[in-house]
Amino acid sequence: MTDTRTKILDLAESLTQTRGFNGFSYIDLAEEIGIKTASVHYYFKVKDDLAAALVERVQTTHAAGFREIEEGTSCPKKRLEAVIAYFQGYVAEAKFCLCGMMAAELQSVSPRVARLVEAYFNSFHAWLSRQFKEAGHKDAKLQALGFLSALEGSVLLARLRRDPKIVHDALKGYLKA
Amino acid sequence: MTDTRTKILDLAESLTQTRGFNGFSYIDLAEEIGIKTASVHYYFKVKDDLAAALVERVQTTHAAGFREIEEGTSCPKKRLEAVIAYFQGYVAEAKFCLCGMMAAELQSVSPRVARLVEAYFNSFHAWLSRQFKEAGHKDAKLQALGFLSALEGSVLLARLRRDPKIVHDALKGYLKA
DNA sequence: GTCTATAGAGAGATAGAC
DNA sequence: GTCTATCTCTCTATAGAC
Repeated sequence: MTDTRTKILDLAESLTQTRGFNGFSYIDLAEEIGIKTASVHYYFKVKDDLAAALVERVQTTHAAGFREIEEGTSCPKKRLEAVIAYFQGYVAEAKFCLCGMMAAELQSVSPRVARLVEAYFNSFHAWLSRQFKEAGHKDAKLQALGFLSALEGSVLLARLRRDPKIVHDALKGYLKA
Repeated sequence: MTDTRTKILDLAESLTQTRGFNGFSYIDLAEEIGIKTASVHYYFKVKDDLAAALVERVQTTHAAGFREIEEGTSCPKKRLEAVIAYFQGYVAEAKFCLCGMMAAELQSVSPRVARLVEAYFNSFHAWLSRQFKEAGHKDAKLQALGFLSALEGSVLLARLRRDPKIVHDALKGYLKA
């Protein structure tokens, strides 16, 4: 009994993560959900509005997820493990990170969406930096940058090889000590 | 005086790296080069042929580049620096890695192209593993996986922030010792 | 090898009825 | 809020002349 708007966002998110934002159309959304394209336009007047809504929703969802992880475990390295497990979930579904995808297709999205994607990664980087700082690293920001880079890249490679374990392997170096 | 086929490949490569393979059309290619779309179809009958040709050309080019690097410097860590510098060149042009882009848009390319992309990353990983082995690492394959992941991810982030230095920062950990 | 011309499908988007 | 209907444009692709 999820509402239409949520159904659209869910499906659009999934299609963006698999085919890319330019890899699906309003017809794909309408047909799968069982509505007409005019109805999709009712919720998202132009496709760019849909892109913006997708990034904003992921930003919100992940911010809440980070808070949950912080409350659930006190060990910063265990928190990083939780993040890894979450992104391995993408690989298991043959998906890439939504904002990573938008970042890849950067020149084909509007400046407005590009700014939202930038904001997402800034928040993510800041959160990771806090974890490395808590873990006692002097170069926490640099560690966080390396972790975030390897996370995005490894999800790409892991999906290509259909092996979620690759994400964990690629990030092993950041978990010891 | 480059031939038409090369002009098409050069432009298609650049457009794939900036907008994604689904982010441009035969019209974009034809107009920029100053020919008609029918001529593009003469060289690449269907768009999937173009995708395959792009990945195969990058595979060949990079294989030659790796050989050059090996001949040019005997220090494996210096070789990795050369790779980093090369990928920073992408960021300076606001581009992503071509095969990284194809890997992102994986579900929208043919199985044939997906296999070529996989082969590209397998070769890249194998070459990196040799460098880490030469540098005396026992876990060379794992190091290479971390390096490759961070390389791809950092190019994504560096372009987003318009700062090529980010690639080097993200990979610092792999260069010392 | 490049062109004109065009087919045929699919895209994003809108007006207006219900 | 969802629909029918439609507009306009763009896309991939092909046939056939030059």
